[in-house]
Amino acid sequence: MAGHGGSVAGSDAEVERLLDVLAAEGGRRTAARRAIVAAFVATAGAVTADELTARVQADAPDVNQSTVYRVLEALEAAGAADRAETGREAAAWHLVAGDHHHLRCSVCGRVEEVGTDAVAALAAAVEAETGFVLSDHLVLTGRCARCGRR
Amino acid sequence: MAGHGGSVAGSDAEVERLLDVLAAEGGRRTAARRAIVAAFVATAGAVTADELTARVQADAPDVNQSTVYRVLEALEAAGAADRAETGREAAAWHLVAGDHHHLRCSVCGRVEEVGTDAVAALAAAVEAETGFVLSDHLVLTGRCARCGRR
DNA sequence: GTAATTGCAAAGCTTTTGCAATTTA
DNA sequence: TAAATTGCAAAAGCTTTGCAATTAC
Repeated sequence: MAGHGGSVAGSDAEVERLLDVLAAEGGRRTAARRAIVAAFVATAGAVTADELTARVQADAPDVNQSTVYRVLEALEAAGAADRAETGREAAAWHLVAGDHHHLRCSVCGRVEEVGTDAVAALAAAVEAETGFVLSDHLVLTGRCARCGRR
Repeated sequence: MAGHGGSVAGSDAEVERLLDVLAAEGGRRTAARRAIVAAFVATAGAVTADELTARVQADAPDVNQSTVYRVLEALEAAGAADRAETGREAAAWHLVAGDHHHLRCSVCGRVEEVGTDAVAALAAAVEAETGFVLSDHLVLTGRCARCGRR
């Protein structure tokens, strides 16, 4: 494999891009940040801060969880990551990609994905009505097909 | 005023209705539940468990916060109340009314309301696509008009 | 050199839970 | 009397924060 520690082609560039995003706001390129961002990029979908910390520490055991939280917060502030509150459990973090949203069942807790298409019209309506620009990663709550309505 | 402790005309009936809802699931009518439900009904919009506890304790100082949490949970399970996670802060609880949703700005934290009309089409699309029935009280995140997009 | 970043540990906050005592049906 | 409910206190879980040491610029 090219790159360091099992990275995938293309990922390195994405990691650097995100470090650039942080650097653009006065941030610095540190080993910890690179490890965290790399682990984040290597993640398919959403992760909790806890899961991400575990993945980071698999490669870089010295990186502390509080640093993970701080980097996630910095990415969020820069608009590169989204924190999706899921309710009872820890927040789910995504890199901003904008291709799906989440549906969380308030009965069984299961989380499904739904494409952005269904939400696009809503986003337009909300923006027209209120000027509010919806996130690329919403968490919509309700009852899943299995748990039914009541 | 009619009724006990500054209640408003019509509210008493609503309080009893909610106690009925709980009773229908095997619940019992207790003084604590009546105080909590009354305070909840007397609240215009959303409250946190903490705020609700304060209001309850203004009239009934002996009611414990854990009881407030348990009643909210029971109302949620009965479909009479909705817990809306707002992100950093405590969850916002609503009686199910179904006339609006919330928009939370991830930059400034401000929460706006938006009517159900804008969401109705989304709800239909999501249900058609996934069988998922959206909640009557969603919390949609994004950036408000003031904070703009980035 | 200066400001940002980090690790560590501790604190903060909301929410949940165990249990004995009390109350409702 | 049996089951549900309550208060109290403690625990749990996620996230944030103070601070001194380190590191990037």
